[in-house]
Amino acid sequence: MAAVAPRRQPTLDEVAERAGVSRSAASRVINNAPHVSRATRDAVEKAVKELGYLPNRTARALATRQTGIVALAVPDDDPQLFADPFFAQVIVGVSAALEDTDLHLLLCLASSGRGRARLTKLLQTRGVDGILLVALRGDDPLTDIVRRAGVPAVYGGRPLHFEPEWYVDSDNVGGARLATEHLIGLGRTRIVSITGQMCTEAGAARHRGYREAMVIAGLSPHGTAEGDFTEAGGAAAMKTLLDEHPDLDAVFAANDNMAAGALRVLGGSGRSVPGDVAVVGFDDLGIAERTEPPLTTVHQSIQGLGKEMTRLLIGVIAGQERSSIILPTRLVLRESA
Amino acid sequence: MAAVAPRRQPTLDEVAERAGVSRSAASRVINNAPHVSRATRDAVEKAVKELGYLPNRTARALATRQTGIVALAVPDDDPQLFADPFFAQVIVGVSAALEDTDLHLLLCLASSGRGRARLTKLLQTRGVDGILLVALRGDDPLTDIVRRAGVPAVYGGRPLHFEPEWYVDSDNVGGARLATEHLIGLGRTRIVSITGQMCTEAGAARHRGYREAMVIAGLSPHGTAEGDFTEAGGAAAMKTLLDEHPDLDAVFAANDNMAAGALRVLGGSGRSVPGDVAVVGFDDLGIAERTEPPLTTVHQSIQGLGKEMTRLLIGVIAGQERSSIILPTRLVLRESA
DNA sequence: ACGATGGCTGGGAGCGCTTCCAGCGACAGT
DNA sequence: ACTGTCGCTGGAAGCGCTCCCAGCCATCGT
Repeated sequence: MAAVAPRRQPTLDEVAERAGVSRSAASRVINNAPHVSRATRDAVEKAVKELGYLPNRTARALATRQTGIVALAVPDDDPQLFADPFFAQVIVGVSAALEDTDLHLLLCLASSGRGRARLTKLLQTRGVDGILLVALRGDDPLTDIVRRAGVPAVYGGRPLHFEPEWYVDSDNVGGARLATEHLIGLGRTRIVSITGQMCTEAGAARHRGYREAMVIAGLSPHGTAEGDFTEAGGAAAMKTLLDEHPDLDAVFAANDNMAAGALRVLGGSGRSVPGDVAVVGFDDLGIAERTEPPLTTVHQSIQGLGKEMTRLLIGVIAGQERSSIILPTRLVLRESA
Repeated sequence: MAAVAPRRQPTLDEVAERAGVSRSAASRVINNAPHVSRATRDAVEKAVKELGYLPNRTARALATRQTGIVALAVPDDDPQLFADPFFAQVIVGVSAALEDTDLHLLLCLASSGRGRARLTKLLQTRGVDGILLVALRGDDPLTDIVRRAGVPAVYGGRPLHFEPEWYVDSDNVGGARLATEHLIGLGRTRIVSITGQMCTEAGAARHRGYREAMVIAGLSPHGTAEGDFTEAGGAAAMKTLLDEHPDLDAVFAANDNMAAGALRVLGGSGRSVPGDVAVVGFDDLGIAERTEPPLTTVHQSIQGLGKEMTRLLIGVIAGQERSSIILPTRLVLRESA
């Protein structure tokens, strides 16, 4: 069994003394900087091992002005919303990217005024090296707070009406086109669109992709209803569309939740899927496999999003010249279309 | 509009100089320590405001030997498992408790060897003031790592075969008794139990509660099958029990997932719930409301768990004499029993 | 033989804060 | 007048690290 935790961690000075070298020399070895002789290196390494030395994070942070911590700010602390698997996926992605670095992840639930104040203070007191922001609405106060603090920031998804210097986003337009083209390829022509909130970038972009695909194919958009990315919203939108365009033969829903709602309503109206109406969704975050029938949808990797955001942020912190990233999406064929 | 972020944050020295006092005096004002005259206080506060001074977190941490950060270690980074709403709830609870402190939350996904190594290093390099551990199996290596590091630690739920110095746990035994007593009160006598893994404390405790209630009522346990806390496991256990005890009239499942599986199997076997068989679950984490019929279950507050763990940890870090906590559970009546 | 190079070294000055402590004047008690 | 208290003060020594820089010795070219 290893020794019990020492009361006090040894310091670099102690290591240096034991190794019979100066503190600077010891430091050089620890950081394996150049200009260290073989003998010095060996002596220091021996002392380190014997003492069980590990550099104090805080002291190093003070000297280097780098905390080794990146924050992930989540604009919602409503348990329901944070419980969305989306965030868990982002976190897993971020963690994966952090895995082979010395950086750690600080999680900030910052929706309430209180939470935001805490975050502001954290940034201004140089508590973190950079920050990751996801799922922001265009007018979220976080945008401003972060800009003011002058801390490197990477956005996941673009807020509407604001193009951050660095962001990672899924190819929403491309994905929506893919979905719509698939429906067109199936021979459908009376394709309607259930959109997300048009006041979000994703909502707007996915609808744009749908329209582009229609126009390119020489079709005119057959009908559109705005949902809110929830299943209930999707169901309501589907009802409206069914009233206005009873002849519709396909629907593109801007996410899977809404597609699930649409599926339910279509079933209720006696239409078969994909027989009478083909349906495709967007996201592929689990529910798509559990609908009846399973949903053909556009897959975007949220873990990938988190991972790329983190890599980008690390680059930015390191002062590298980096540019934003658009992540590809792909169509996943199941039974609904 | 407010000024742009200053290139460099002002330091305490600058504040002191501007206020015409010594750095110690300024520090005393900032930390509102005693022995500060009215004049000094005013002068410093004025300077602070004018300069927009905020103390540097890292420097303070080095001087006080307190990082102002607590870690939450999650033993699973499998996206599927971390996506469990359980963790989101814990995080929300923890965040709530942290809200009116100066502490921040560091999230560590520490299941892989790599993740564990990172955590070990974080603890040993004095990167955090304390750590919160949830959902540990008895033999999880984290237990050891944490003990060795000698960092204040609070457990959420007790690992089997190991009673941590500080933990917060739901009253699993009490909750299971409540559930079972309810079934008994309904006049059921042939009550079976679907357990979770008996190698977890929660699994064992909930089964114990069931048995105690049966014994107290003068009934003998009518049958037991071990599940694994998943819906599929619950379904399998239910099948087994139906084979062995076709006359059963009630089932206590150690969590809602398994209860949902049991419900499905019971429906498939032509039995009505709660008519032929009454079912009660445990957890009340969302699914319970969405089963058919909605599930009567034992409610435990996971947010409350996170909150209490955090409060306890803060106390322990502050050096207070604190003891572990058992959180009450309560029965939520829906339609399945 | 000479200076020029160049790897290695330790001293020391930070990083920005807290906190101990000696010292100060003012004021009360004798 | 002298001592003792007491509230307040600034100097200075940390906290544990990084990193610049002047200085040292060998080696090299001429």
